[in-house]
Amino acid sequence: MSREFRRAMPLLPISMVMQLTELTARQIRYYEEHKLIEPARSEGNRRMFSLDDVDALLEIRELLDQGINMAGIKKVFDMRKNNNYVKSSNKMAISDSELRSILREEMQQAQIMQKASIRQGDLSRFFQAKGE
Amino acid sequence: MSREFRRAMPLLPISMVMQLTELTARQIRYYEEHKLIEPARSEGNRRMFSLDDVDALLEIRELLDQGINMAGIKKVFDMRKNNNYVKSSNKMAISDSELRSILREEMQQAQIMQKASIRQGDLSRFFQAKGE
DNA sequence: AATACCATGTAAGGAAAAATAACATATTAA
DNA sequence: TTAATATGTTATTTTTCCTTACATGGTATT
Repeated sequence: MSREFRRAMPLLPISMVMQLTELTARQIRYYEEHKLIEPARSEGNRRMFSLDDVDALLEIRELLDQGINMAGIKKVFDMRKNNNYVKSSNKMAISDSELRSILREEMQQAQIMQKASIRQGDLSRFFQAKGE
Repeated sequence: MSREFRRAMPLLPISMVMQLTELTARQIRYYEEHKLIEPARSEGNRRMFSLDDVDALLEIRELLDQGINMAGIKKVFDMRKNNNYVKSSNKMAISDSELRSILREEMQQAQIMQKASIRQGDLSRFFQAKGE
């Protein structure tokens, strides 16, 4: 519950999401336009993204790479949403698919970290003067 | 290792940190000026904070509440830093103090979440149109 | 081949957020 | 009282982000 919440919390500005996902602002906004993500807005109307949003964007990128178009991706996302609904309605200990979902999540997280650390020229500059 | 890294990653703009910690920008910058935190900088010179930074700020707030001044807090932080060094140098399974440190971290995390969820008028507005 | 659509690039103009710097001030310490 | 701390406030400048509009290379359709 707390963990879910944490991942759903809108914290990141678009600039960070761009770096984490290697997507352009244009792309991110376009995917929002097509309802693949729905980032929150700050008072001043700035998009604020959650880690869940970042996950979704990474997946979008991947699916696009695989030649799937917006409509297809939307379908995939909708299916997953429904699946989640079913899952939570008849709550058992921990289903197979749930486990897989968790694993997938973990892997994406790992992926993010990898991106941020290895692929330099992006986040690297943020680790400059972190002194000492 | 990955978890540490994650918490050290500079992701948040100062506005989010203000909301998470209930500190003013002035305060946050002042603490930085006094080397209690050292947030990274974006290309455009904007401060980018990590979750570790947020933790530190929450602790600073608490210590100030307790009547401790900058110098005192700096001391506390330095002591912890040294302690961490000792800990990692003679690495055993998981020391007592490490466990406590982890627990403290967890509690602070919980504290953040509580802040963000319950104390509305702050983050609440970010959860508006997160539709459906 | 011509046309249309899709995903993205790019540019303009404006608004919001954040930076620095300087001065003000209430409380605490000497 | 005077000095030092921690924070508020204001002004000015940069940086980031927003929306809108138009351009474009690739695919698919006719």
